[in-house]
Amino acid sequence: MTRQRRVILETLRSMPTHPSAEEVYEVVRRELPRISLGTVYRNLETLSELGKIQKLELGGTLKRFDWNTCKHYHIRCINCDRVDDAPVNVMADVEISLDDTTGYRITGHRLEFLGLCPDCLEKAIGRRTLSSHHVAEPPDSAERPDDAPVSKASNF
Amino acid sequence: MTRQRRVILETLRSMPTHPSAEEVYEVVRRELPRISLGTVYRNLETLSELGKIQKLELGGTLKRFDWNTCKHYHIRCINCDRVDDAPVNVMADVEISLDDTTGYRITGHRLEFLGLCPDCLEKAIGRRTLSSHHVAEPPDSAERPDDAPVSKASNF
DNA sequence: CTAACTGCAAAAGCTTTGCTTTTCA
DNA sequence: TGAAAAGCAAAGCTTTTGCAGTTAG
Repeated sequence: MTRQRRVILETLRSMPTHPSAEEVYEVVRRELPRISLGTVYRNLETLSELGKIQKLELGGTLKRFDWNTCKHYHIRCINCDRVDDAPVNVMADVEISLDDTTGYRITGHRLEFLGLCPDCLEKAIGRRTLSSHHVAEPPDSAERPDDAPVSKASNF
Repeated sequence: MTRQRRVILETLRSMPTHPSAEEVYEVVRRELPRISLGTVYRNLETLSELGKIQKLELGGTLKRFDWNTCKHYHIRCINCDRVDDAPVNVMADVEISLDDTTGYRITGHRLEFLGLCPDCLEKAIGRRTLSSHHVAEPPDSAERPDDAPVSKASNF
């Protein structure tokens, strides 16, 4: 447990957001100006393996880190990429039936909610319009697309 | 709708897997040897915006693509990264309560199951051991880690 | 003392983008 | 013929890695 590792852990625990490695680096640097980004990456990885923090693989391009190692879900803004905890109970039984039907041995699941955070929502209402090209979810249609191949009907 | 775009769409629709852009490229190249990877990326993006295919942002580093545009869930092997459809009904009501409690306007959710695919499961059983450093999920403990900060108790 | 770790810089992996030429409608 | 798209290559962004020097226990 080096000084660098300790500061990284304490820094993450002080952050209410779910920061990326770069964001942790920016804050840690205030205390350890000579630390390198590589060290931050290595230690976040190590701390995650030690079970002291949690590495989050949500949508978007960046990996994020969470001092809270308990299982819980997240909610991410499709406009500004902010991430908050989702106050939803963890589903305990959702994995059970999958073992038999798929042949997989299920070990976990990840649930992420998407939406507009309060700030972006307010701005969107103010402007009465919001570009839609940020939305990551597929169209809401439950029917087969007009030109989808008939021979490969979906099970869903 | 250029020849390239048409071939890319048909190729994706012929693939039972959930290929990355690179994998689509490899197959498309058999028909259009002079196509460039950039064109594949651009067209997969365009087709996704047109709602003709779905871009998947699952865990792992690669983005994947799915000809099936209906909402459904996926199951990913933590060992070999293979992705299959998860035969689970889409949860219609899970987003409802979040609007009020979080201030977010929820627009969707993403659920991904993790586990060992049948092939990797068999190999693991054969070897009676499997390295655990591929597992992406946090430890199963529901209790507070021994040295977690008491002042920041989790809600979960 | 030595195994683990740091800082630095280079490289790797995936994706996007600028630019010129080609193609589609 | 003009707008959209292709091909090619370079750049971008995030993350990992090699190495020589440093530190913790």
